[in-house]
Amino acid sequence: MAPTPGRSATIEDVAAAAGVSRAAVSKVLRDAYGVSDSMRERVTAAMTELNYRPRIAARAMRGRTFTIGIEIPDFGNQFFTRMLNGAMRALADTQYQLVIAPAEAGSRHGLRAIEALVDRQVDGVIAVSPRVTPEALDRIAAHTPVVMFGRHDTSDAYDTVAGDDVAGAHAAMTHLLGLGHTRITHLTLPESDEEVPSPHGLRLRTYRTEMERAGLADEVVVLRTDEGQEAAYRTVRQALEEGAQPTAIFAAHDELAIGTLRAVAESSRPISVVGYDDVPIASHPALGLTTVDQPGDEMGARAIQLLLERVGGRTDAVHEVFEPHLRVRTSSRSPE
Amino acid sequence: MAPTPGRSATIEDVAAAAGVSRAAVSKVLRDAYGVSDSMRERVTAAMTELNYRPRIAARAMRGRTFTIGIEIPDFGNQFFTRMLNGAMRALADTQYQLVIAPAEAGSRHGLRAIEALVDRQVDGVIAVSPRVTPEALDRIAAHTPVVMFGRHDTSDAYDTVAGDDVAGAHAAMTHLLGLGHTRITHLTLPESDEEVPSPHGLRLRTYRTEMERAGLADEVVVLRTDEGQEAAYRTVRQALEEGAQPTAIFAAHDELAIGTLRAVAESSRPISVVGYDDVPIASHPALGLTTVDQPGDEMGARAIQLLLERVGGRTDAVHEVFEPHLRVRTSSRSPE
DNA sequence: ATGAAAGCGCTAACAG
DNA sequence: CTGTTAGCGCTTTCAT
Repeated sequence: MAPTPGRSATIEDVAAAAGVSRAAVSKVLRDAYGVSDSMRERVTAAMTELNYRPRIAARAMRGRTFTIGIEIPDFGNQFFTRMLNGAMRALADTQYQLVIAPAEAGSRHGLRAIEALVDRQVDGVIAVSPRVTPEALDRIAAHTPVVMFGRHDTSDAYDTVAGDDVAGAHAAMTHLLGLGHTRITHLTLPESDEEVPSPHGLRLRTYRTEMERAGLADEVVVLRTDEGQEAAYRTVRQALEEGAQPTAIFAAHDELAIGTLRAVAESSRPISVVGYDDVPIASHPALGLTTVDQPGDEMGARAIQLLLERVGGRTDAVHEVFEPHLRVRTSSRSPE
Repeated sequence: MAPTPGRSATIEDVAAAAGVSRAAVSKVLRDAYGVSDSMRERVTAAMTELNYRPRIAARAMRGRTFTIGIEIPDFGNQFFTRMLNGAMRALADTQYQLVIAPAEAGSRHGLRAIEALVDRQVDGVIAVSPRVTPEALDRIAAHTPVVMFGRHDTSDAYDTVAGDDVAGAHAAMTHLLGLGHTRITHLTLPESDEEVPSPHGLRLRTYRTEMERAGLADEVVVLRTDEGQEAAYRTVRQALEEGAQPTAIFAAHDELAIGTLRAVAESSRPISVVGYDDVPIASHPALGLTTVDQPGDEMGARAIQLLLERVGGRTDAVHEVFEPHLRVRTSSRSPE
C-alpha cells in the first residue's frame, strides 16, 4: 500500500473548518460568481491551513481536468524539445498543466500513448504520430480535442500543425544540386513511404522527384536506418564500407545527419551532409551542419493555441503550415 | 465545450450489453477472483464491441491510477533523456503508464510540477529537483511514494538515486591536474552552492577542494551561467574576451561543456574542456568531449524499480549511488 | 459465482 | 449570497 498517514484534506474538511458548505468552497476554488469577501477569506484561510489541494480525479468526473497531454515519439530528437518549449511557453500563463506521454520505445506509432492520455481525461491532446490512422484519430477527436503535429492530412475532426516538407526538402536538394552534386543519397527511416504524406514520406518523395527532374533518376539511392544517431552512424558506415560512393547525403532529420557526419568523418571522404530541423547542436561550429530549419517553438506554441481554441468550443478544423528555411553551414560544399 | 457526440461507453453500458452487473464487469476488468469463463467471455466481447475504455479518473477515486509521474527540469539536457529511456524500459512490461511533467521554464525548482502530478493522483513520483526542500518532499511522500533523482540527502520518507558526484568531479580534476593544468576554471549554474549536497554543489565543492589540495587555491575561478548551451557559450566567450586566461575549463554538465567548446573554438586558444554526463553527442568525433559518464539509463530504470517497490508497500528508504566513469577524448590535453 | 448498494471528492443545478 | 442535493464512473464489501 502507498503510505497514507492521515488522508489529506478534502473539500469537506475545508468547508467544516471554515464553517461553510462544500458548495461555497467549490465556488471559491473555481472563482465562481456569488461569494462574499468575508466568506472567500475564511475559506482561503482554511485551505492554506489544511494545505488543501483539490483532487483532479474528482473534478474530472464532473468537468475539466485543466490538463493538456502531448504524445511524443522520441525524446532523443531535439526537434521535439524545441516544440515542447514552445508549448510550455504558450501554456505558462494559463491554468493548464502539461503532461507528456512518450510513445513506447520500439513501436513509434504512439496510439497507445494517446489513448492513455485520453483515458486520463486530459482536456486536449497534441500528438506527433505520423502513422496513426485518420480513423483512429477521428474516433478520439470525437470526444477529446486533438491537434496533430507534423501531419498533412486534413481531417476536419482535428487540427494540424506541420512544416512544409516539400518546400524544405526542395530547398535541401536545390542546394546540393546547385553545388554540383550528382550522387546524392537519401537517408531515412524504415517506415518512410512516398505514398504517405507524412513528413518523412514527403521528404523522400521530394528527394526522388528532384533527382529525376535533374536527370539523375539512375543515381537515386535510398538508405534506411533505425531511429537515432547511433543507428544512422552504423548504417552509413556500413554502406560506405560496402562500396557506396555518394558525394552527398541528405538525411531525413538532424539526428540521422549527425550520425552520418560521424561515419563520414571516420571515412575521411569529402561527403556533404544536409539535415532537417536545425536542432540546437546543428549550428555548433564543430558540426556546422547544413540543415533545414523548422520553427519548432513557434509550431509548438501554435499547436497549443489551436488546442485551447478547440477546448474553448471551436469545431471547424484549422490546418497550419510553417515555412522552413535552409541554413547553409560547413557540412556541405561542392564535390571534390 | 469539447466535442462529445455520443458519450463514450461506461461500465454500465458494458454490463447491460453483456447482461450482467457492473460489479461483474469490474471484476473482469481487474482480473479479480470469482468470474466464470462464460461470463468473462461475454463481458470481454461486450467491451470490444462497445470499444470500452475504463475512465482512470473514476478508478482513481477508489483505487490506483496505474500511472507513474516523472518531473523533469530541462528537456534540453540529454542526460535526462538517458534517464527517461531507462525508466521507459523498466516500465514497459508493467501495466503502468508513464507521464512526464516539465518544471516551469525559469524556476527550475519543480515543486509545482511535482504537486501537479500528485494532484492528478499518480501512484508514484520520480523527481529531479535538487532545490526542493526535504520538508516539502516529506510532506508529499507521506501520501505518495517518491523517488528523488540526483539527491544526496537521505530522508527516510523517500528513496534516492544519484551518481557519486564527488568521485566524478574528483576524476575530472585528477585528469586535468595530471595533464599539467593549473589555471582551471569551473563553469556552473547560478544556484550551485557548495554547502548544498546537490550534484552541482558537490561538483563545485570538489573542484575547489582539489584545486586547494594541488596548491592552486589562488587559481580558483568559478564562472556562473544560465542553463543551456547558448548561455554557456555567451558566458565563456565574454569571460575570454575580458581577459580570462584559463588553460582548462571543467563544466558542471555536458550542455555547458558543449557551449564552452563553441566559445573555445572561436577563440582558437588551446583550452581543454571536460564535461559531465556523457550525453550521446559528447562522443561524436567532431566534439570529442572528455566527460564523466553517468549511467543514466540504469539510474532511471533503478528509480522505477524502487518506486514500484514503494508502491507495493516497502516503507524503509533506499539510497542508491552509481559510480561515474571518466571518458577521455580529444577535448582535453596537456597545456601548450 | 453473481449482484446490490455504498461511497470516493467534486461540480452544478436548484432552492432558500 | 449561501446551502442542499444529485450524480460523474468506478471499486468493493456484503448478501444472495
